[in-house]
Amino acid sequence: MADPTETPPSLRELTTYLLSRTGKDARTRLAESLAADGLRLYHHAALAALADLGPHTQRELAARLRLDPSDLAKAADLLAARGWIDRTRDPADRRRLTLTLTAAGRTRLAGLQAEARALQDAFLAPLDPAERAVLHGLLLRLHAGAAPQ
Amino acid sequence: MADPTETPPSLRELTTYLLSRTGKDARTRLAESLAADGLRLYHHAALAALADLGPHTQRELAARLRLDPSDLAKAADLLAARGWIDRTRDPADRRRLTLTLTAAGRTRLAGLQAEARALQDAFLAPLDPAERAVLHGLLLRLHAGAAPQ
DNA sequence: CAAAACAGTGGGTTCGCACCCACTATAGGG
DNA sequence: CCCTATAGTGGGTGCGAACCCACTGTTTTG
Repeated sequence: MADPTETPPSLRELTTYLLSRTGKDARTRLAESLAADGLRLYHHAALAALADLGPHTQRELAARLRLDPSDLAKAADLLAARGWIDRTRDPADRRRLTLTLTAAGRTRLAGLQAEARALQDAFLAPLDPAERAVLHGLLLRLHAGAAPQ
Repeated sequence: MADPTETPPSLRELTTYLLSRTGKDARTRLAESLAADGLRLYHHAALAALADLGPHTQRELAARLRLDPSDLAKAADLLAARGWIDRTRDPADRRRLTLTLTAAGRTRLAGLQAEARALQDAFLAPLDPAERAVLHGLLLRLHAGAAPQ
């Protein structure tokens, strides 16, 4: 009855292994859903940051998303081309471009969030709502602890 | 007091986002520790599978680790070169190579497990032992639910 | 015993991610 | 003003993951 794809017990015992594996699965599913529209995870993240925290310059947004400023510029190209953000030259410092979410961007973000939630519901299906809340809380603390670098 | 690297709240609300991000952090740390010895995560996984579940043919091991058989062949090259596995031609079916852990391989695996546990202790530092156990249990169930594909 | 199937392997490709540099336009300090 | 620093950008690089094909040797099947 040995499942030929069973994970070796000594790996299953490592919480970090499970975290890495389930996290990768989750990431892959999110990425696939976005890829259908030619988007990457950081496009979603960029829209979310602009919606939650207001306009950013490109450098600010790059720092927040831990992206290279050069890579963020390319991402912003796409978001602007789709009409989801405005890129306006800061009159006070004409080197800076201020990125602002448009109404269309807000709408698209709502759609992306809905897709992400639907995927999440499927992914977390083995857990009941209380367990999901516990998991979320624990991950939040790990996230806060690990993020500082 | 707005932290310029704070994660946007609407992403922090997504459990799958947190899972993906913390999982990636955990994976990166494990990978870096292995890289110091020229190893990848799948080398550790291969040794663990052979230790826990006994000898495998290359195809069996590739299926278990969800690796391409061609890639597993390259990984097995390295493990054999370091003396951690034996590759013996199966006399009953001379197409097959049976991979078996050597004593040296078992020793190396013990070292890798110890390193992984040490990293894990650091990574899970924000959680107390009871919380770690809860997290582990929840992830195990997600892992079991997600693995079937 | 010929044909089809299969194990392993060498040599690729593609893709996403993370960098990095050179260059421009602009700002700001002495 | 000149000099240095900074914002954005175009065009790269290197790496690892994942995949894929062609080929050899071996087994199985009709």
